Amino acid sequence: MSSRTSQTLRAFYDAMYNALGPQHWWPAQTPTEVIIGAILTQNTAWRNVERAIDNLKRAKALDWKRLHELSLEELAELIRPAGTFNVKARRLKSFIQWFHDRFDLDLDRMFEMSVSSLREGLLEIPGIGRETADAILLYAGQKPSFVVDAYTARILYRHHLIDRSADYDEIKELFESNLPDDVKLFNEYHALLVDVGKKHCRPRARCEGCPLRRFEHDAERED
DNA sequence: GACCAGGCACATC
DNA sequence: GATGTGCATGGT
Repeated sequence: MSSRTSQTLRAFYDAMYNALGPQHWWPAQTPTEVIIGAILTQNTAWRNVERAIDNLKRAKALDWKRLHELSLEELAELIRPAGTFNVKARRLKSFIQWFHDRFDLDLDRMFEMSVSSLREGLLEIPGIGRETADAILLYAGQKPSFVVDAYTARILYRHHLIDRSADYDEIKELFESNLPDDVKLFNEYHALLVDVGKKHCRPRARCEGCPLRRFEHDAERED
């Protein structure tokens, strides 16, 4: 745990955290909101997810039993502002059905499972991919499951910590095997990478002001 | 009007 | 197994 990679990953974290501070991702929200948000935010700006969640709140549908009762069409209409609403209504429904059948809509029961078997279970649900599964585990279940996304891959690639062919699980493993199993750390780390990625590590690089600028990198490297 | 956003499934090669 | 495409709203 004191390899060069571990030290680098820790140094990245410290640099980002010192520059940007805590990100407060899903701070005061209930696990229910987090799970729904994790599905709704797929390829979608967070602002639009909030609108959809507000609709659910106003319809008093932010509740697993009510969600289970809603028709696919009613659900789709409520989450419309989040975009791709027909797809996401199906995905929410497939999660709810699974959650109902396996855990009787009881979050505590679901999160009693081991991280690895719960992750496997979530990945069997159509509409829950690796990033969404990890976001549910980490941000709703407070489990130490590192969340990887496109920004994470691009930042690590440009800093020569991974090669172009690295896939999701490989990148996830890089973090998990080189950092302590710390939920708070994983939570902030992913959120910080997203912020840095958005501001500084888009396809057209703008490294000015980037907290990771002082580390060796190649800003022109496209993925 | 193009491009993007806290992805995923499915088709095709 | 790699690559391309549809899904769809709202902000810049």
